[in-house]
Amino acid sequence: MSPETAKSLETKTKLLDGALRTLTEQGIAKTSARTVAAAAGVNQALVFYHFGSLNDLLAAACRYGAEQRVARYRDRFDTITSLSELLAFGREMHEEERAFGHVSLLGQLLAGAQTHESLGSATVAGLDLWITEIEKVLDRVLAHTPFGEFVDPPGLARAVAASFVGIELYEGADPEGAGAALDALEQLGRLVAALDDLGPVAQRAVRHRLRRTQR
Amino acid sequence: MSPETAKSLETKTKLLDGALRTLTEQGIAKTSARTVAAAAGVNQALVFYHFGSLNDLLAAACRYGAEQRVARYRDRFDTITSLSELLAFGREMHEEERAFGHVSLLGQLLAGAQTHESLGSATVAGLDLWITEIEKVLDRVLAHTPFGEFVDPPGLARAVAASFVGIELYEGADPEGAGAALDALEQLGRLVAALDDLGPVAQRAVRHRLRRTQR
DNA sequence: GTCTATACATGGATAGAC
DNA sequence: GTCTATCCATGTATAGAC
Repeated sequence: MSPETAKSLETKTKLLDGALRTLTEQGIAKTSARTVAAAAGVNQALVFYHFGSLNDLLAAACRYGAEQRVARYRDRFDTITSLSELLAFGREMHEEERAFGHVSLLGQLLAGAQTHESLGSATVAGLDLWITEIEKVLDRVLAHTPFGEFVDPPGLARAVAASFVGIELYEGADPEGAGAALDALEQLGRLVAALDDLGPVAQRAVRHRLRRTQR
Repeated sequence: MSPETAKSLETKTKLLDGALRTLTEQGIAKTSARTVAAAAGVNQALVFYHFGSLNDLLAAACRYGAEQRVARYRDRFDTITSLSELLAFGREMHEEERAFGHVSLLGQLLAGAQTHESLGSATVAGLDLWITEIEKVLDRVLAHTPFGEFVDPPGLARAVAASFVGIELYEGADPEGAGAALDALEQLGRLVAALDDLGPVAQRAVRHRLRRTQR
């Protein structure tokens, strides 16, 4: 691919932004080299000149977009030490991302990845940026809870990320339903956070019970 | 639409099955009147004759598919009375559906619904068949737990359904990651089930703590 | 009523202009 | 090196054959 002249970089950036806008606003099914180029305000063939193919552009856009978003929160992620802090931050962050459709974008890409191996791995890479941050926080936060030894942060981080993607896609079709789902999860989170604050006797009882049940 | 002659019905069924196959195997982005008709083994224009448009066919296919799948489990849903039974059944059912891609199909349709209102409502209707069953089970199962009064079954049922859709989409791009996510959730479920079996003293402590925290 | 042949629109990709 | 004009493939929809 070409060395980065200023002109080239400008066009590439326009295309990356156009791709993100088109994916979030129109969905993967309506995302074509033409629609993306139109959103970017450049000639359609530049998709192929600068990125080789539409899918390669989408893959690049995914990395570009995810990196931008995660960078925005990385510092704040590091300051979280308790489950209730995590809940509050999660809600806030989610509202912000939702407004721009950044979460359902990953859903659109996962849907498109069905047929394109390369798009799949790019999306997984983008998701992994989120997962890594979530995992670090879970590690730190869960270590001090009575159930910390029974949960698997890497797996749970993936479950959280994928679940949010599903809920955001769902929101596009049923906003009230998705709202109810998010409220229920938040309620559940508060419930777990409350267990965290149990007295020592009750905590020991819980821990003991769990040890007996987990294989 | 035409009265149901045998011939017409046969073609329609072929198209419905073809639509489901194409959506699961190729994804929404590659689902066109041509690809669906090819999978169905009929002329492409019959999509428009029998269903008016591709989107109307997809909407019909969604209802048709979801009804088929949920009917398969409805009786067994009714026999579940405990959280651990629910977990075991969920895992079993999930394996079965996953094998045929029936869950990620809903994800593909949600992705496509971004631009088509009618497709969105059809997908929500299909999802609602699942949600209704899940909600009934949660109602029954959670009533007897120490935290039953603190969770919202309708919201939780929606969260569960949407989360599985997200995880299945994720599985298409990262099978190991999705496996880890599912394992972590199952572990979490067993953890909650264990709380359900706490002794009366510990249960009272938990319940008391929760009452103080929930607004 | 059912379906096929065909017209028209959109999308992907490249040869060649600047 | 950057971009546009143009070609061919794919997709949607209908007019008319059976």
